[in-house]
Amino acid sequence: MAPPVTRRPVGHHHGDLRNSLLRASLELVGERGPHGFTLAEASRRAGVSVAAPYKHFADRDALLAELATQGYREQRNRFAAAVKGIEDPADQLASFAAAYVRFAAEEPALFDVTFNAGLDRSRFAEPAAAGDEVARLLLPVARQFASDPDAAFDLLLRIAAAAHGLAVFLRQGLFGVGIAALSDTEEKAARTARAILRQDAGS
Amino acid sequence: MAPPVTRRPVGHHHGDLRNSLLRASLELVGERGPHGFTLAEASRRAGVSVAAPYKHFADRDALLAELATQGYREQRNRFAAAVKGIEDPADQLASFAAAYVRFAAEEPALFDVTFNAGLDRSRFAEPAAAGDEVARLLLPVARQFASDPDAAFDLLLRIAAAAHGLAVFLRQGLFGVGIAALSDTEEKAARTARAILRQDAGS
DNA sequence: GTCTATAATCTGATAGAC
DNA sequence: GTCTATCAGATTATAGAC
Repeated sequence: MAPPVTRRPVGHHHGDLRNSLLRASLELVGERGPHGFTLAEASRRAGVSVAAPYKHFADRDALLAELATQGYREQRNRFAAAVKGIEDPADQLASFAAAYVRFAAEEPALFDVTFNAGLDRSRFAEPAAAGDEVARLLLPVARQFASDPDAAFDLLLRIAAAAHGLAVFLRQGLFGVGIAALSDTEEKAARTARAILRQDAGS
Repeated sequence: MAPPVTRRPVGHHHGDLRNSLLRASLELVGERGPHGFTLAEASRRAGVSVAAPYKHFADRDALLAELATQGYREQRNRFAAAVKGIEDPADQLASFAAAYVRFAAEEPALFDVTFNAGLDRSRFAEPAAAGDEVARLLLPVARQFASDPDAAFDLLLRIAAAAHGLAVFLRQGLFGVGIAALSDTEEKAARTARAILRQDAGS
């Protein structure tokens, strides 16, 4: 006789549908971008009906907002780790720039969803708040090169923008930048960060 | 008696539907992004049926590819104008960086479609070719700072990436960068370009 | 070249059964 | 909490009339 199989009731989920949906959605965003993401396809991949997600998320955008929040938190964790244990603030910011590129390359879906989801800011405050925490982490480092908070902001913005642009170019294979060129692109980001810092120090 | 009105036959177009469609599509891309663009809505805005575009474009992506090509050509024109008449190559590249930000701010739809349309490269070669011409325009300028072509490419890539990141942040109002901050952002891009050049000159 | 009409899909979201 | 069933709407693309 076959042993009694504890079979999950057909048509029911294993109990963590919320997280399963988030995982499936992230995978989907990675393949098609935030705008190509559909709740129906995410449901299919999670193995549930298209109605099931509505017990866990108000609607499609609410799920995307949750992913965006996760994206910013992952950024903060990665960038915190990137600067931790480094003494020289210039080295810290160079490490941050490299980590920015690495984040985009290793978590393309989270990267996309944080800056390309087109969420209504008045409706979803949580992603923006999580994004602010990323800035809050790094501004004190930039502050060591700047005479006032505005200058620190300018510095951090330019370093992050340079890393962002390189990350986008890398992701799109633009200008001959292949996907195998991750470490090259990290190095370019770090080097550009130092160039920006040197200019400020010397002016 | 009412004067004879030269009435266009109902259901027919004025004869330049192709361009009308491109214009309407560009407007639409500006509002919703390349992924939010639909041929049906573009047809509606051009005042024709949803079947009409298929006499002018093979499909939706073919129209987007045409817009992307236009975008790169507009870039080339703008950047050519930005460096023209300037002698110092450092000034030229700083002017290019500012023009890059201006292009993104003034032609957001063209900007989006060039790097965010997600077109199949193996199917559409024309946009990529038009993009290469942008690089061809600027590489000789960068070459004046670099000892070899690879170094020139690295330089141009980093300057363009910094401008790109700043343009994206500006468009999204990220990090408190408001839409009114165009000239500020242009200046940041130009300043970052000079920082990158100085580093190379001094190393 | 443009239309009407249609096919075939896909989507977001809801109601009610279990 | 999940399902089935369903609605209303949208899209791409084609066929055939004019």
